[in-house]
Amino acid sequence: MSWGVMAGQLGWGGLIDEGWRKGPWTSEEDRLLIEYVRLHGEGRWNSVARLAGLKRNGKSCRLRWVNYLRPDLKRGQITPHEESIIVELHARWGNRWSTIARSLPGRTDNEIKNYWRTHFKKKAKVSPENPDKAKTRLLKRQQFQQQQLQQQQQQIQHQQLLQLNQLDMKKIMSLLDESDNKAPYTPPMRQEMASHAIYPSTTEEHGLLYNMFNVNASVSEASNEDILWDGLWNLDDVHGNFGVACATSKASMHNLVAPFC
DNA sequence: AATTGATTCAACCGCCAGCCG
DNA sequence: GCGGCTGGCGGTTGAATCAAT
Repeated sequence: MSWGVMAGQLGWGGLIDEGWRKGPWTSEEDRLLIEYVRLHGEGRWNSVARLAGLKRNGKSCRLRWVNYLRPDLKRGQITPHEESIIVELHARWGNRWSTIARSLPGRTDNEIKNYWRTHFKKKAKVSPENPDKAKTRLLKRQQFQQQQLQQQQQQIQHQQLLQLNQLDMKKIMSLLDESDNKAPYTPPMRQEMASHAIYPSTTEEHGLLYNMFNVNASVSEASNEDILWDGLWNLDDVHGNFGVACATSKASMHNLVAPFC
């Protein structure tokens, strides 16, 4: 029985500890938290209870937002490409999940941590006398989840395309570093933009595009880390579908850039 | 159809670092 | 410098779900 159901049946609204509710979040609590963030932005989580009328402590609110409610979160299975990045970054940083998560836009540290524990810690424990059985089961599960992922991705891409023309460039810019973005586009940049039919018109749009190219270029120049970052910039969303990449939410943009700051 | 074991993931806990008065 | 507050992080737990028997 879920906490929500239990709470409903018992009429006590979930566990109460020193005035704070615990356990699974209800849709109403989610709505209040989303509204709070919309009005006040992220941060000052301990004010949420007072300002949003939630009986949750700040930590709980922050966690719920970061791990579940943030609009830029990716849903669905970790892709093989993301998996390879996780493996690579874990080898480099160990259990620094938040650091690893910053390199995977839309993924949370909690998600990556869970993924690592279930997929890699347990892989090592696959019983030697019956590895085929486990493999078959894993394959079946992955096929099923892959199907679901594809459906979700199609939906997301559709939504992103719809949002393309509604981008709030000023907000995105405020999340990006204050770098000099007034320099003219280089020939490769022009070529890339032309190939994807991207024609920025406002100063802000020019700034955003220039930042994106700069980030990419600076990565290419980091010769000693090329192998590591190559994985990131081969992501389909960035090279294969630049238009869609442009349409990712502002938080995604920030995540994309954060590792290189 | 029922049971059991395995897996997933949301949520909590404790600790730590940074900030501020 | 000190103590309290806050936010962030990594580890852990346990309910829900899935797959096998």
